[in-house]
Amino acid sequence: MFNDFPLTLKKLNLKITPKRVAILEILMKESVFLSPEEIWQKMKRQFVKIGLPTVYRNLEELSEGNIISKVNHPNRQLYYYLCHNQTHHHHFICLSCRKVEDINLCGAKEVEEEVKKKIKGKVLSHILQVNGLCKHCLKKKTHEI
Amino acid sequence: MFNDFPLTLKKLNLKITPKRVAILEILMKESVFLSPEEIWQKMKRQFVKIGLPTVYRNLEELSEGNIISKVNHPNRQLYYYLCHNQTHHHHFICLSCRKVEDINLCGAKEVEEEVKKKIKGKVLSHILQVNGLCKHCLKKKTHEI
DNA sequence: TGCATTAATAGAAACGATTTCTATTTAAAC
DNA sequence: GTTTAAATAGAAATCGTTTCTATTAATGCA
Repeated sequence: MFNDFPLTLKKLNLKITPKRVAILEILMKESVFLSPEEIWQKMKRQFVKIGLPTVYRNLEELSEGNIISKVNHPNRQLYYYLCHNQTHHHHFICLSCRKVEDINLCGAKEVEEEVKKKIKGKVLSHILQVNGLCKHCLKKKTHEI
Repeated sequence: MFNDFPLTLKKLNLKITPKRVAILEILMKESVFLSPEEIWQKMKRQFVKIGLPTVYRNLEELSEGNIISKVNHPNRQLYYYLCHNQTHHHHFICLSCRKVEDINLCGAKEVEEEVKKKIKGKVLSHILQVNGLCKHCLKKKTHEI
């Protein structure tokens, strides 16, 4: 899937524009989550004309299409990352270096079961995210967050 | 605990001001999450002089002290609620009527175990929240979110 | 290949939730 | 009471994010 960005975009009924592809390429290379502003800075190296709203818009569209994921950051700003793992799972994010690591465990099935049984409601989405410091950042003397 | 707000505030080393108590009383009465603005509107009924920044500041302090909880809302705005249940658990939030219901199940222990084992990092916090429609809102023809 | 259609974009501008700032007031300790 | 440090009001600023409009580009089809 992630070796063919044009196909990925086509499936989402999004036109294949150089900028969309570039955003995916940028996120593909990173093992850390990035802010729209940071992605924009990287885009400016490749494109003479590139607006920040374009970056915001595309990130939102790609996120809607479940190609990329949003981070729930304590500072409440937007961050995105592209996760190669296509099976359902969740993430550990390092608040210091921003590395995203998979958590191949999800109590979500049980939770959805419980929600259906007890709450009798409909689940639209769920968040399971662990925030902390990765092993490398843990070794450092100071942990800037 | 929640029958003695002054004591609760004292434990957090926060001065017992009428406005802090009022914020807790307002949240105590509600079964739904509220925005700072909404809480401010309710405060204005009781106080002639009451600034929105005061509401924001106090909500943040109370949240820091784990007396109240933040909602991770898809619209990325701030919402708070006071949960009576003191044991560790998580929540189902109805995106339509904003009702908060307890989920007495948390895969967090397993998750923390996995994080420690595999990721060897330090967990600072975690989010487990289920978003959806409660049984009452599910019955309605239209679901305004 | 060229044309028509529709989506995507740039750039400027607006937006608005949240935070900051400073002078004033208030809680609490003694 | 007096003192001290925290809390507050009110105005203002901040700044991440979104909206708006004219222009450009991608796509589908002749």
